[in-house]
Amino acid sequence: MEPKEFRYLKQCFPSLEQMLYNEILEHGNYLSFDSGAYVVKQGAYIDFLPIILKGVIKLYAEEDGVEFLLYYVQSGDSCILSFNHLFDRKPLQFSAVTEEDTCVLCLPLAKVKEWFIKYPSFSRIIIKDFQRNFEDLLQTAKEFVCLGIEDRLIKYLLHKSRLRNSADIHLSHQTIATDLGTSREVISRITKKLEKDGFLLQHRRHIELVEL
Amino acid sequence: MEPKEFRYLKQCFPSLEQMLYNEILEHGNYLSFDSGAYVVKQGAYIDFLPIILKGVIKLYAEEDGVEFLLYYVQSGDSCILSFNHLFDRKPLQFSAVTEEDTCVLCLPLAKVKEWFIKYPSFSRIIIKDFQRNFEDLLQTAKEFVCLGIEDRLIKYLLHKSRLRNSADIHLSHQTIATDLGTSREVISRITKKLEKDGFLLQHRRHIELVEL
DNA sequence: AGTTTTTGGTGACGTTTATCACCGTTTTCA
DNA sequence: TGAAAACGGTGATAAACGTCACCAAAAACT
Repeated sequence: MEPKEFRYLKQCFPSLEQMLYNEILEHGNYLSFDSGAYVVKQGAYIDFLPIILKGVIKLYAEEDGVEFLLYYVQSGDSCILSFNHLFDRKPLQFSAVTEEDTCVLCLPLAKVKEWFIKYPSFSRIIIKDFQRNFEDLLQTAKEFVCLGIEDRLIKYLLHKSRLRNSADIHLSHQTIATDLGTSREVISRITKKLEKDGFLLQHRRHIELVEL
Repeated sequence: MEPKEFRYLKQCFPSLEQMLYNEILEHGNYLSFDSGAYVVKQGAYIDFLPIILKGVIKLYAEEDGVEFLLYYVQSGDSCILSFNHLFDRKPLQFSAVTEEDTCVLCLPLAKVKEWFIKYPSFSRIIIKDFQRNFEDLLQTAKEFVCLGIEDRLIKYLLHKSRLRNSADIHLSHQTIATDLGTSREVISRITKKLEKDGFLLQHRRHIELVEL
């Protein structure tokens, strides 16, 4: 493992048992992804637990040919990418795509099960992360039901802005449409309206949120 | 504890350590609910882990005045009602209503945390159940996005039918509408159409699915 | 028995959203 | 440099859905 990766590990999990660090060093596998890369694809079977050490990924679901964003997973707070394959061998029910350059630690499932019992700090992390994933998904589900596309777009833009800590969002209308599970024309019309409302400014492949 | 409740416990968790059974006997609290009762309400803080020993409950979310069904939790496969309050003190993000007479075992959170580390069989159950809850929620979210109301209604009716193992569903249009987060008129129109299509027969407060 | 509530049916209407068609501009790439 | 692809804009149209208004039958209640 690179020293850089060890630093990320320490940052993400500052208080693991020393023995667990050693085990992770021994059995963990590190992968680096450029922005926009698929980390895992819906339908695949994987035999490791992916943990985001640095970067951001978005989880996508696909159903009936429609793709849509579920929620984000990032290093720090909620960093574990998938659980549903943890104790049962099942195909993943979503895909994961990096939002920026991302460093992923992969732990073999057999070891994860072992450590889960052996190291309380480890099981605590998994459970806490699981909770956060569940909450994020629930929030998304609520928004699917209760919000129209305009409001969902606004939330999406604000989220992107917060994520990068910048008012400038470099995305095409098509990309946004895919994330929200709708079509480009719809996004074009709404951004146009939001521009007229003074909420944002449009440039080519670039939306600038206006400070309020 | 009643002998009946102990039987339910054994049925739900046939292979716990004997010591854990004893601890549950000592610290568990049993509640019985009639059909239609609220077990917990969204926004409440609870300091126990509710486990369905017998019966079925449905989880509801409420947002912007709209109520809608998330998924079912029942004794056996996925019986743990909530997780998001397990290690963090937060308000519940959904409500739980019984679908039939239901027996719930409540475990104090402090003990749950303790047992989670002490008994691998216990943590395994929690994790597995957590997984199932997540999967059910994800499935529901996908359906919110990809299916129209007609298809969601059909799935809903088939699910109800399977749940009770009967083609007769005793519900009013209003109840169904609330579950699906829509209005009664919409349900009335669709059931009418489905009746014409030969998918079901309508009676008062009672829908009969036609065998295909 | 008479009133109220619940249930279900239906027409009319407006909003939201998806889709199609077409256009001009910019970017990419061979 | 010239063709192809990506990007964004816009009008027309239709389907899906929520809402309002109103009605009649059945059930519950006093």
